[in-house]
Amino acid sequence: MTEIRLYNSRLRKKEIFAPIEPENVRMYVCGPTVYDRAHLGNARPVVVFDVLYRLLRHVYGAEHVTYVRNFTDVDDKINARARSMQGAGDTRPLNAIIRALTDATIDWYHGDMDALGALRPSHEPRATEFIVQMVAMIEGLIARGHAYAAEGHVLFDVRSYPEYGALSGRAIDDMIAGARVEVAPYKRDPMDFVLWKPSSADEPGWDSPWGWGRPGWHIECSAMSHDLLGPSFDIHGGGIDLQFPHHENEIAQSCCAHPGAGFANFWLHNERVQVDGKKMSKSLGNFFTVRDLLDQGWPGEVIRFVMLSTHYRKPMDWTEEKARVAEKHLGSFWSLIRDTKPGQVDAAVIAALADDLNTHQAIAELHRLYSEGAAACLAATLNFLGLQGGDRAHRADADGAIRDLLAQYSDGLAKARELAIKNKDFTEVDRLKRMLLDAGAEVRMTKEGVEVLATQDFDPAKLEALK
RNA sequence: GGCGAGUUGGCGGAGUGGUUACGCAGCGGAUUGCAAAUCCGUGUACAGGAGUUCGAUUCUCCUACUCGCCUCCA
Repeated sequence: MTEIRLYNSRLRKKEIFAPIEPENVRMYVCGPTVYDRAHLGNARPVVVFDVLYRLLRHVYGAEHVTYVRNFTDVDDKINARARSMQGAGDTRPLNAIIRALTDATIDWYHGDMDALGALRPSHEPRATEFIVQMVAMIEGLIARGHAYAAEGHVLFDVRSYPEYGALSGRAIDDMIAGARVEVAPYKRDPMDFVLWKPSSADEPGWDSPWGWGRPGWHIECSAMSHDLLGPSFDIHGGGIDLQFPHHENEIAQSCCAHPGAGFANFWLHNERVQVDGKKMSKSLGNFFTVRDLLDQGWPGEVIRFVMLSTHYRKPMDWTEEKARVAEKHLGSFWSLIRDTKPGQVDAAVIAALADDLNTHQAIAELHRLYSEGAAACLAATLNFLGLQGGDRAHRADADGAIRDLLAQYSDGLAKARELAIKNKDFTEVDRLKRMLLDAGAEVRMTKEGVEVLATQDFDPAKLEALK
């Protein structure tokens, strides 16, 4: 069996991955808060952990891997967005707006991530469907002396958990010295974080032992991972920016609620997406969405390829130059595998991924397969990596009418060229070629003959108009 | 202020205690009516300093710089 090695940020080193139960490998990844289109930064963990999911399925068998990624559909950002919609004239009740907003955002998210070639996880729980489990977990934490109720809130007592700060390598006192934590009168310690907080009458809320309210941000992941994967599981993933405080708080909650279980064995964190060397973030306003890029005409596979060309633990700069290069490579690969039946997935690619998801090395192997002309292997491997190109690569083949049409033109062009070589007059050849290029076709002329192919921009109507 | 990550050839970007990354661009050539595409050839880089070592880009320490987290953000 392939030995997988992963960098465990909990221990800050690469470790051999050994699942708790090889017949049920379990992974939890923090998903999006659903109030807006996913931006490119949201997409990176999706692609990174999709590659890991595919690798795990390959090694342990597709039916032996459970992958959970949540939707955070209760959150103050969502409430704020809904209120601003009310302010803009939306007359529906706040909760109706929120339901519509979160539903729509989840649909967008699915569409955009599907376009990036990401497989759907085994479970995609919505936080609001797990309130009962969250309340139960909070009650347990209070009973064990790790949390306390105060003024309608329930707070986690960080001083009750000596390991607090271990994941991110921080000491509580150092963080307080940073003096940027919210100090609320009802907190015993400034670092204590909210498990439950009161809601106003029109805000989303649920009855609880502490009154009408809603959960804090962190408890949902602890409750959902426990419910769907059990008290201990193999991999917990997410963006590096979630390491603190979110993951630190998850560990504190889960380990205190289920002492001895261990929670997640491996913690994996992907680095951020940058734009021009700066972090991409909503507060800086330099972000763009996956949908923006798709609408600009970049195929999802190109975005995915660019993502995979940088190792997940390094910051990735998005540039159009990279996208152009990626598109060129994929175009070459796809043209080689046209009409090819996929064979075996390349072993060197699996080995590269097994070494802490060295996707860049995997791409280097794709170039090797391409230069070797190993079409069947390349096809299978591209498919495995989620870079199969969908219908685009096969458009000319899929559409017989287009193929027949272009065959006519290629015959005509070949005849004209034959004549031109004799007469030394290429004006007609150049005119035909120009016309085909303008209509989005690709023209290849070699000694052997003329070949006309449809690119994804090919437009038969345009060709007719130019005739 | 605390914590962490990084600094590789023109560019992107892996990796390694001593031997070619890979890709893009460039250059030279083949081929071509011209192009495109393709093919062949071509690049000896690892922030600076000190140390360990027979030998360091790779290990250790220091310095500089960049970036991130500590506050909503993936």
